[in-house]
Amino acid sequence: MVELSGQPQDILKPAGLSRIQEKNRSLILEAALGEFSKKGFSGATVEKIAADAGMSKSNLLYYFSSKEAIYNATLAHILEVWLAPLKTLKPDGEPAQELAAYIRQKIEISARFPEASRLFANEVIQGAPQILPILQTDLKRLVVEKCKVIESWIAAGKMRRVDPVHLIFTIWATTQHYADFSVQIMALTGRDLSDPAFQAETELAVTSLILNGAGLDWPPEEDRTE
Amino acid sequence: MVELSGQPQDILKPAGLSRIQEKNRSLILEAALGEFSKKGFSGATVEKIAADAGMSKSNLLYYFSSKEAIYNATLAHILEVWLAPLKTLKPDGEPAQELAAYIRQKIEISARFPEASRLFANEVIQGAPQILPILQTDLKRLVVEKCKVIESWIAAGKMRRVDPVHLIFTIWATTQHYADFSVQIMALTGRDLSDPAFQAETELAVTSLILNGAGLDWPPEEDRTE
DNA sequence: GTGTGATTTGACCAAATGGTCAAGATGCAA
DNA sequence: TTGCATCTTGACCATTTGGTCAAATCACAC
Repeated sequence: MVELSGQPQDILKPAGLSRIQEKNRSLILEAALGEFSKKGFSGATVEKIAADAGMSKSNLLYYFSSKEAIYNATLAHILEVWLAPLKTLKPDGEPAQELAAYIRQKIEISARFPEASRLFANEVIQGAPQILPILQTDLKRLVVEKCKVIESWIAAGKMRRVDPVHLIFTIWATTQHYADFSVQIMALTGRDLSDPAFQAETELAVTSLILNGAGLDWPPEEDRTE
Repeated sequence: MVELSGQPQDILKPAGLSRIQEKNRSLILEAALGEFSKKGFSGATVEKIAADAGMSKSNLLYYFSSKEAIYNATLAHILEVWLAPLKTLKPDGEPAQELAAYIRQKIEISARFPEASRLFANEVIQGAPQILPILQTDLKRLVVEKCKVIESWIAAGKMRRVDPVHLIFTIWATTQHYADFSVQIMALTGRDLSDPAFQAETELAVTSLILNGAGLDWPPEEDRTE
């Protein structure tokens, strides 16, 4: 028994995917994100994920060989979206504009994909058992690179001297906080990022705090109305 | 069978606790904090907690009637420590000093009790099923009160106009981030808050970012060396 | 020391759950 | 239509796990 094209793959999707496979994998990953982000890895059940995806548990296990495989696929699926914004920091831009754009993107993502944020937070809080290697290689490389960008801005006298890595951590912490702790935010303010007005207010508050903290003018002089 | 003093209580400890009870409850809560923070509620097992506490599962269930009871007791146990720093914000102090002191305390707690931070984060991320009522009442009251303090500083022209609640969220987010995401911090910097030098560096970076962002002078003029 | 209640434990149970498997249903190319 | 591979599922299994219980042990007041 050769079984060349039989079992669908777990994480990689090597091009050859039937329409049905494409659709079902997508349904599963969507359901899995909801469950894993809500209950954590241990709290989520394969049965519930399958039900949410509209299929039997057996069928789900036909597409992913184990619960852990679903989890890893889900993580892989969101990781790219998650790290994308940082890549857009351009050295030749003005620091205020660049950082503001970065913060805006991070908040936008927190607003649009809060479940992904919570899944990521869960994973890291519990020791990043699955994605630690990625943090140590890809993310580390990216952060080092962007720290140099910030350093260059500082060296050029364009912004106050701040530790770049702490600046990045602060941006991550604040922007993700609004997604991860949205229940607490809601309990305290009655609103969260799903409210566009609250999102705008948050973006302004966070951006102006951090940018001014970094010695940058924000909002830009010409934009101010009052 | 009256059983007046038989079963120890779950959450409340109504004074009357034998030496043995005191000690065992304490051992259990310590072990439970370790497990729950590491694995989450579902991932933790009563058996493992009992083993860590040096007793049998049956014995643990003699002290706490259920896994959920242990969890709630653990949460209650850390909650006070968790919320204490905010209470120290004094309206009559100077905003820079008060906020700096608050941030210092929060970071200190993140450094000393990272597991408590992660447990709290886990609970809130998953919807705060146990402590939502507390967030909505006690914490809300406290936050409203402290927002007024910040408002008064703004009204007195002592600091820039910032949304108080977002300022508080930013402080929570940044300080807790270093505990909750310590694995990621370690992966990226090779250090975390358990290193006193890193703690000092973090405190300076976070405090100066946020305070300057709020239009406050930090570090204070007279303290600067360079 | 003795007795009584507090403490401790191993044996045990029922439910939940991840995963297997063989059989059936379905889609599709010839 | 036919044949084959893909897809789907219910029945089933082994393990884990939260929790119960009766019996044994221990602490200590008298």
